[in-house]
Amino acid sequence: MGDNRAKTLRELAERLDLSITTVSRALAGHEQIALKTRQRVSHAARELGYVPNRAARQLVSGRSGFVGLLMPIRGPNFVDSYLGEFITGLGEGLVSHGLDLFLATVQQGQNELEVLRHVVESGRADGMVVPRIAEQDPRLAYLAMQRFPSVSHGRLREPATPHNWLDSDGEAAFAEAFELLYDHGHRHIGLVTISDRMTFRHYREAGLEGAIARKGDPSVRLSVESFPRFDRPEGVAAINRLLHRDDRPTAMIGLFDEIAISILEQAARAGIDVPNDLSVIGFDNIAAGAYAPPGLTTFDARIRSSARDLAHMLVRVIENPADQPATRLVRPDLVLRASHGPAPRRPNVNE
Amino acid sequence: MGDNRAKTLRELAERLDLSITTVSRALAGHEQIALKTRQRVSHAARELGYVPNRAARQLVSGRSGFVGLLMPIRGPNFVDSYLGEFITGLGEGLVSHGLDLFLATVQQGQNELEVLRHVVESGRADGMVVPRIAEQDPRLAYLAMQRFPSVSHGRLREPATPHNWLDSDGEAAFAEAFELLYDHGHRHIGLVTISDRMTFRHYREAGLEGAIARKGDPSVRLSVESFPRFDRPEGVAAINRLLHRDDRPTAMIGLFDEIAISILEQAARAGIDVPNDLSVIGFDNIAAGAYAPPGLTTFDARIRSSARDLAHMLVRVIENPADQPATRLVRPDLVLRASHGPAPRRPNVNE
DNA sequence: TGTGAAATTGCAAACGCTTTAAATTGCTCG
DNA sequence: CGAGCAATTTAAAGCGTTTGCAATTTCACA
Repeated sequence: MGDNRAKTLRELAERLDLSITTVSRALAGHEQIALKTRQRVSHAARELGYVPNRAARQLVSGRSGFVGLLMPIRGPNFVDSYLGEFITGLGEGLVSHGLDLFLATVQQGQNELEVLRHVVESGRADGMVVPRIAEQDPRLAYLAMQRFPSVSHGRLREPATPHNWLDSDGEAAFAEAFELLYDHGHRHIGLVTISDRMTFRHYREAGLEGAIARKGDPSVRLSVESFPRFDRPEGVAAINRLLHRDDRPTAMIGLFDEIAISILEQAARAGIDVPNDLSVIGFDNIAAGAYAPPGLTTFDARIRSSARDLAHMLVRVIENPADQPATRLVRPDLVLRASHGPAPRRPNVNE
Repeated sequence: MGDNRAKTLRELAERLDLSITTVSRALAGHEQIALKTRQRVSHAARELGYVPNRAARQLVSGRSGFVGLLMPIRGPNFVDSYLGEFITGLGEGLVSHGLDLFLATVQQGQNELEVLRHVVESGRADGMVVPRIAEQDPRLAYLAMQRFPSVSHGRLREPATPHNWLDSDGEAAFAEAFELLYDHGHRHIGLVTISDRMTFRHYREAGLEGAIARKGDPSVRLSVESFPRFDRPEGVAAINRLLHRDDRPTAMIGLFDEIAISILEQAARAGIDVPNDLSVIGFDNIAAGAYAPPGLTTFDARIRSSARDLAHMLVRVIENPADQPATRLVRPDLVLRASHGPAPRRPNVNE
């Protein structure tokens, strides 16, 4: 490694006996610079290890080369189970466009919207990825108002302004889950869901309810319990309320895998055999689901490839801000494992 | 939200009828600006929603406000199982210092060192987190040469220059694993390890071998199989070579949980009962280990809190570049689950 | 009311790059 | 051989901050 590296454009220009302007243009590949010069410059740049300063470039171009991901920090025991996959997919999708991903970490108690505002207005990002969409999400309202490039993972139900989103089709998946259970003879379904106003919850619930309505079989019943999303004890309590009813459902659906796995655990504790006494279905296909006995039947939300697509969508928005908003619904794959089966012959009766 | 926001220092200064200099200093809290002025300025800044431009600030201060994490993209099916926790911990540790984390994604086939060089020399980061340390790691050599603030997750064995690192004490953990197994009567231990020259592998192997040597019991045997780290079929083959020996070990240790879980799976396929016929111990404590039957006994590497510490270390290095290199060895916690037990009475003999 | 020192504020340069507008060079052709 | 034009290169401004140094204001005190 030669140690007389060229740190700045000026140094590089001096050694080449050219002006800064010419060198800048040559490196950018402008046609107006003679081909011979362009080659000479880029050769020297490589030779002298020249790397352009990002801050300077950003200051004039207005582009940072970063895409931000809003990431609230949860309590000590909560890590989004698919964060690793999501980030990997985003990174994968961005790297080919020369963009880097950064995490706009939101501390507990800190205002997420305020963090977003700072990121956007300080120019730290050219675009934002907004996960976990809530009804009336103020982050999306802000981004729309600012006309700032963004794509959300998840969608609004009734957006005031159309926005760019990619979402998994929870509606279709939960309808499919019902069909699967119905075909196995289940007529009493339990759903364990959250009480937070996240839109993905709505779609999944609507998918289930819609499928039931469409079936038109009056013998079908749906029992629902819910709990605040990050309150684990309350979640376990909600599960057990369903599990210990006199008319326990023959099948239970967890809004997502963490819930479904908890159902498996609580059922095991209560001596309820899955799948013989109870069928369980989840959503997400997190790694643990494959191992949680007897193996969770669930839907694969394809986080990594969705995140990759999401990155590509965002790049398009950044490059063509005036385009129509793009949307993409990803159909999750049913992953058949061993936690579902035929409904028990007679309705369960505790005691 | 007033819509006549002050986007730049100049706009803010004009409305306050002060010079840019004074406003800048007031916001930075310089004593030399009258307290009354400072209050007036910061009040107006809040009122007008002024957010300083990061690029401009960076250009003059030389600091980006970012910390980078080198992240190679693996093949489509490999996601570091603890990436989510690691990133969460880093974010958590950095946010209180006003730093953001960004991911320097390295595409497959791309040269990691080259990416690092670009990140460092383009000024995109004030410090780097370097995970997965290999023997003679060229990334650390480069960072040392550049005197660029960095902390590695993992350590070199014989560093040419001392470096800042945080590592889990694999040596102690694997010694403890041996003690546990020895106390349960195991005398023939199988180790499934990788063939790559990562230093964590060395420490864990040395911990195991050292404990065996220290025990001084000639009846103890160690059988080792290894495979290239990301070659899953080869990993399964390595496991099965040990599992199907005539003199199968009574206990097997996986270099990390993914391996240990594969051992559980392969043992189950071969009808070998864990823990009655075979004890299995892993390292890392990934989520799936708790569910993989019968529940993996392993060591908790405390990824999240380690990552938080690592962030704090890096912040110190950034702020006091001249300080002595800091190092921190984290003792992993033994997590006792159900995959270990007393050695079977007589040595196993297949067929 | 004038003086000097302390307190407060401002000017201007610099950070490293991109870009507009203008200058220079090289060529073609009458 | 020089006008005219295209090809190539350059000077200079500007992006939004921070900061060394200088200028201005304030105020106690004579």
